[in-house]
Amino acid sequence: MNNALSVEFLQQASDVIKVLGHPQRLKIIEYLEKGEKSVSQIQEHLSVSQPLASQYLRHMHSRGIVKYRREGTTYFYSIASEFIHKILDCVSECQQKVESGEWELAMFGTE
Amino acid sequence: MNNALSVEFLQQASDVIKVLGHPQRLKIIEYLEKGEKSVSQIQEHLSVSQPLASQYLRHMHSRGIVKYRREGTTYFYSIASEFIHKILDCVSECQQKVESGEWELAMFGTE
DNA sequence: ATTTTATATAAGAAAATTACTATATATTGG
DNA sequence: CCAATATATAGTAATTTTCTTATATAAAAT
Repeated sequence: MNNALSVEFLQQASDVIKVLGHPQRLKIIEYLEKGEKSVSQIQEHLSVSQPLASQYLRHMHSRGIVKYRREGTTYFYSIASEFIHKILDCVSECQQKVESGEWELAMFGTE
Repeated sequence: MNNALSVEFLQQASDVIKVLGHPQRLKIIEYLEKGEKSVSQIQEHLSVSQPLASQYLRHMHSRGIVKYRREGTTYFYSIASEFIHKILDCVSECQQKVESGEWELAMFGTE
């Protein structure tokens, strides 16, 4: 439980975590948890332009977070890494704790 | 397990996750898991300047991630949020999976 | 072949983050 | 009161991220 993180893993982990530290990208990941989705589906789900959706996906793909399968002109994206599933589960659990009142998210003081 | 994240929580979660998507800040959190630490301890642990360490901490404090206790001129910081403990546990578990060879972190393709 | 559809890529402007230098504050010891 | 210590804060330059607009590619349909 309390294994120290190696410097290398810590660097790599923060690189991946960083990708999720963005509401739209986190929303994509959450959406993809339901199964693979095409770019246009993702685009609609987020209400963003096509190039921006595509850019998010390329960004995440370059980091091994998502993968795709091509069918004609359609690209179906899905989650590529167990790591991501795990973190999303964790975030989801946290939301439940907060919703149930077990935890509070006192994380929004004034800067 | 598959409760949809609310838009609000998703925004808040990504704000917090973002803070951890930074090697030095993640390293601070990991360090604080061992117990409260003074600014100078943290500063030494990271090998950064005093103002930078202080800035990291202020940054995390403003987001409810860490809290402090003061004793004379010394400030002892510690983790303030269960959310953070949980995510760090998750990251730590992931490292173990990777180290044991159960998972690979295929998360570093060339951009 | 031409048009349409679905998506990728490129280039740049705007915004945000990061880290540095300098300075301020507040407590303790003499 | 004065100096030393521990930390905070301000201001700013450099870098990175984000988003937009314009264009390219590739398969499918006509």
